[in-house]
Amino acid sequence: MIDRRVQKTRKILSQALVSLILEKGYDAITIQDIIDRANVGRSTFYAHFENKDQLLLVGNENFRHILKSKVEDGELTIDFEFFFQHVAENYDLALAFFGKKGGHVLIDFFRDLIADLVMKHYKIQLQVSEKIQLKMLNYQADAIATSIIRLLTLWVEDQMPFSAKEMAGVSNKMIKQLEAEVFNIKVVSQTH
Amino acid sequence: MIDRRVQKTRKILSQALVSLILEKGYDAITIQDIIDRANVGRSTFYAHFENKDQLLLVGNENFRHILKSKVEDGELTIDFEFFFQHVAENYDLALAFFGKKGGHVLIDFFRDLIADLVMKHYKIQLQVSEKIQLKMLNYQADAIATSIIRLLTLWVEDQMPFSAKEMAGVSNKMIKQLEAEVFNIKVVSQTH
DNA sequence: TATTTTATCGAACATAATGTATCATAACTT
DNA sequence: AAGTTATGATACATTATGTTCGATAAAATA
Repeated sequence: MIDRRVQKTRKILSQALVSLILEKGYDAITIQDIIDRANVGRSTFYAHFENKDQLLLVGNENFRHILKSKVEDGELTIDFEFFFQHVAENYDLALAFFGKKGGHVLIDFFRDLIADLVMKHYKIQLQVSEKIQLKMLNYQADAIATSIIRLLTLWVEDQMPFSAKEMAGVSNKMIKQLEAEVFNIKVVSQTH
Repeated sequence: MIDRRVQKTRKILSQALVSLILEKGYDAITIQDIIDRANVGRSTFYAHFENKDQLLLVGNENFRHILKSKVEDGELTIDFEFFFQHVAENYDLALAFFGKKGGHVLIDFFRDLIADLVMKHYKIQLQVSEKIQLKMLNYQADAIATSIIRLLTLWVEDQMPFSAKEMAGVSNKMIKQLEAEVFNIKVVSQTH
């Protein structure tokens, strides 16, 4: 059981960071800003976290893990609907983490996560054809993951004018298109 | 005619910044680091630049403008070959600007530039059908521009194992694929 | 409830970066 | 050769950093 004081301190520090991100942007925030806002002693901060990044990561572990599970659940099909849905349900947090004023910690985390998933998805089919440029495919998987996170950023920054389903649809299309290109499958020919 | 001392100061400050980026990463660099490395007085720095970002932007205006012209020359077809070629010919600079240790100034600049070009490219065809979700198309253009810059980052970070032509090919394909998709939407809306 | 454990605060500290200002000097232009 | 100006050196007040310490309040435990 974690000491109630500890829970309280960590929570208020996390909240202070989030509110500060929305105000002045992650990069401009100092430790001093955070402990002033949270009304917490300087030594107390360092008793819990080493720096800003760690506070953002550990302090919002819950949100991060849940969001991670949303995208990992649909591993086989890589369906991002639950992912975007959960973002929409936590708008303030998402804005702080993925918006333009947010830091790069969570963006990098999810970019790498999605890139891995996309690669895993492709690799199932790679066993068949071996002539693929694996390194270039890695680049492309990473690039697509990056563009999906970028879509997310634009979406939350723009107050989410589309549904989570629409956003997931666009994301899935990107992955499918690369898939079609790599494996020489003509998606268009299927609709004809 | 610009004073020779001014030219010398600006050049050495720019070089100091680039070398520092490769060593410790853009974000960790202080003004103090720069003037120490350049052996330039503190007041001299501020006589020329307001901050790090401005030094990076103005100090390497030449490289930026040339690189910009490379991608703008091929406006009609959006051919990135010259773009990646020029990057390859300035490897150290590119690594400092687009590598993982680099800042976000130039990355943001070229992302926006490419996104605009892509949109301009699409808009030619958009005149025909007006039912297109223009906002979503903007998102996608931005996302694709982001992924192309990400490809660039991975490429330079990986010591450029592919030719500029190959990189341009992949970039162009991404744009073409979205183009095909948009065209697809047009067809569907017409048949309904 | 009484006792022990521990998280927090407040204060102090040395170090470092910031942005500004002044002035003598060296380097440049004309 | 004379006038102009960019630079370096120095100083300054302000702010942030990361660490340490003891007193105190709040928690867990018996």
